[in-house]
Amino acid sequence: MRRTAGSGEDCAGANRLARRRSGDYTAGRMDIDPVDFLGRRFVDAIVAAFGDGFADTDPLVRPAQNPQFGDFQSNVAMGLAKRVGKPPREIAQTIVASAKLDDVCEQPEIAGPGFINLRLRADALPRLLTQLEGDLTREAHSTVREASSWASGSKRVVVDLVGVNIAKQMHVGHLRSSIIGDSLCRVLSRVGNEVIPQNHLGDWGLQIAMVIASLRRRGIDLDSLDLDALEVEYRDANLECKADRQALDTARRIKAGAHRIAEWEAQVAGAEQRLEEAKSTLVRLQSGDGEIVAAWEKITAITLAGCYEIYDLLDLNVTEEHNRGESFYRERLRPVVEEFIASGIAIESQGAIVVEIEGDDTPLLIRKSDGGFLYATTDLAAIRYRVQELGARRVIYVVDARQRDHFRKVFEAVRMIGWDRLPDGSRAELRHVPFGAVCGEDGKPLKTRSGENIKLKDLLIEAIQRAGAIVREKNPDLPAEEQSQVARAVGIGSVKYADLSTQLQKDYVFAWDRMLAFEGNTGAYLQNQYVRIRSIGRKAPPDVRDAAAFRIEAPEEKTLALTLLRYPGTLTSVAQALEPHRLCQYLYDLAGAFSVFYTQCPVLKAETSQLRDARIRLARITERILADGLSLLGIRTLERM
RNA sequence: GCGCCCGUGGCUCAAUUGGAUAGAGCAUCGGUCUUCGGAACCGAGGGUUGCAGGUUCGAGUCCUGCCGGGCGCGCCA
Repeated sequence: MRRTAGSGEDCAGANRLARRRSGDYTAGRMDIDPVDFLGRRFVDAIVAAFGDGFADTDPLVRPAQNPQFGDFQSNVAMGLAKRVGKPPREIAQTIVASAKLDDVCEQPEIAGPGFINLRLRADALPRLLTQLEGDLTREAHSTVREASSWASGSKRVVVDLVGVNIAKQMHVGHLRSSIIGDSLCRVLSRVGNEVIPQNHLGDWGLQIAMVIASLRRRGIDLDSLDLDALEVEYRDANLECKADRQALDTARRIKAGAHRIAEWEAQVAGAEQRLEEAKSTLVRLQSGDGEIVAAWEKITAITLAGCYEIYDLLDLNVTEEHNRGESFYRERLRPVVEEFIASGIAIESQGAIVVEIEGDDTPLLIRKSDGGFLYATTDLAAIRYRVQELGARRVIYVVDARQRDHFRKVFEAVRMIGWDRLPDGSRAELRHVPFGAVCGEDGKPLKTRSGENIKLKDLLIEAIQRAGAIVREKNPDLPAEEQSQVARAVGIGSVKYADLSTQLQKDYVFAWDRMLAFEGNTGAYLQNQYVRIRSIGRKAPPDVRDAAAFRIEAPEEKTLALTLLRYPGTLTSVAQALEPHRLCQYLYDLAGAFSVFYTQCPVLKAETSQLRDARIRLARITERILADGLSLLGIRTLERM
C-alpha cells in the first residue's frame, strides 16, 4: 500500500470495488468463494442502509477463526460505529436485517462488541463444492474465471526476475529471485493475467569489456571456453584492472622496503593500463565494432548456455525469449537523460546529472560526470519500455531487499516524469518485491568455506543427492529410474518450498535437514500427502460415480470442505500481495485438514457406496488443488515416492 | 551520522493486514490404531509477542522513544 501512495487511483483497489458492486447473485448463479460473495452482499446491505457514501466499505468477511463462531464472520460493524454514529451492535442488526443471506446462510448471530457470525446452510456446501470442482477442470476454468471473482480481470504484468550476469555462473544470489519470480509468474498467470517475464541480464558495460579485452590480449580462443573457464577469466580480468592504491599507500607509510614499494607501484601501473584497455574496448563495443561485438555475442552465448541448464534443473518457466538485458536499452539511455533534463526534473550537480527525490538526502544519479550512464538510467529506460511499449499495468521487481532505496528512488523519478502512465492515462503499479538473504547455519550469508559464492549448480545437485539418499532409505523397493525422478522432484522441491514458505523479506537459514524433512510445513510433506491421496484414486473401484452427491456430515468433512473453498481466495490474495508463503500455508492447512478427515472418515471402506463415492469426490478435489497449488510454486508432483 | 528492515515458546516459522482465548512443525512427555501409503492421528507441558509509553470498543500488527541484530547511504551494478 505504501508503495503506491501518491499514485492516484490504485487499479487493484478500483477493480475490487467494481467487482463488489456488480453482484448478480439474484440471477441464480453463485460464486465459489464465500468470503468474496458474502462480502459483496454485505456491501450491498451497507449501501442500502447507510447510503452510497459507504460503497467503498471493506465488509471484513473472513473465515471464522473458531468453529464456535460459525463458518464465516464479518467485523465490519465495529469500524462503522464512528462514521454512522450508532453503537456497533445496532449497526450489525441493521446490516443483518437488510442483507440477502437466507439462500446460503442460517440466521446470522451477533456476538460480543458487534461480530456478525455466519453459518452456511447445509445445502450450500455441496453447491459450492460442485462449482469449485467445475472450475478446477481446465476447460471450465477459462470460462469461469472471466465471470467470477476467481480472477481480478485480465491484466498485462511484467515480472523482472533471475537477473543473470554475463561471464559469471549463477550462484546462490540468483536462487531466490529465480524461485520467487517464477512462482509469482505462475500465480499471476493463473488468476488471469498476461504475464511477461523479463530477465534483466547484466550484459553491458565495463565489466564485460574487461573480460573481452583480457581474452583478446592473451589471444584466447573463445570457442575453447565453457562457462567455468569463462568465469575464471572474468575474475582474473577484474583483479587485473583493480589498482590496489591502498596497499601502495600503506607500503609507503610504513616505509616498507624499496622492493616491496616497487612491487605495488608496478601493480597499480599495470592495473591502470588494463583499465584503459578495457575502457577503449568498451568504446569499441558501444560503437558497434564488428570484432568486439562478435566476442561479446560469443561470451553471452556461453554464459546463457550454462544458465539454461540451471533453469532446466529448476523447472523455470523462463526462456530465451524473456531475455531483455541492459544491452537492449543501450540506445534508449541518452533520450532518458535528455528528457529528464528537458522536463526540468533532472539537474546538474558536481558535473553529474541527478534527480532530487523529495524526502531523500541523496539524489538519483542518472549520468556520471564523465558522460557515462548508470544502472539507474537503465532501470528508468526499462520501466518506460515495460509500461509504455509492453503495456504493463504492473511492473514487479523480484530483487533482493538491499536495493530498496534504489527502487524507491527510481519509481519516484518515473512518477515525476510520468512514464508510469499507460496509453489510457491510468498509472501502472510499480512494485519492488524485496527478499532477504540466504544464510548459512551461522546466520551469515551463505558462502563456501573459502568465502566464495556457492554455485547454484552445486547447490541443486547436492539437494538432489540428499533427497536421493533419503528416498533410497525410506522406499528401497522403488525402481532405480523412478528413484532418481523422485530425488529430483523432492530435492528441488524442498529448496523451493523452503524459499517460498516464509515471509520473503526476512533472511532465512539454509538448513538441509530442516528443508528435507518429511514432517511439518515442507515441500516433501506436501508431495507425500499428494501421493497418499493419489493412491486412493488408483484403488477406487470402477463403479464409483464421479458426480455422486456430496455428503458433508462429519465435522472433519466440513472442515475439509471449507478449506477447499478457500483456494480461489488464497490465489487472488497471493497475486495481490505478492506473497507466495500464503499459498504454502494454505496448502499445508489443506493437507492437514485432509489428513484428519482421512483418519476419521473411511473412504474406500465407507459404510455405503454413496458415502464412499461422496468421500472419493472430496479426495479428488483435494488432490487437484494440491497438484495445482504445488505447480504454482513450481514444485513437481509424483505418483509414488 | 542519516535512512530502511527485522526482534513472537528451547529451535524454525504463522497469525486472513486493527478483531474474539497468539497458532503450527521440530524437540520433550503421554495416548490411539489387528495401517485406505503410520511419511498418520489425538493430547500435555512450554508465551509479559525485545523494553517503556501512547492511540481506541480492541494492538503481535498503528504512533513516539529506547535496546539488540542486519542492510544501505552520488558518479559500481
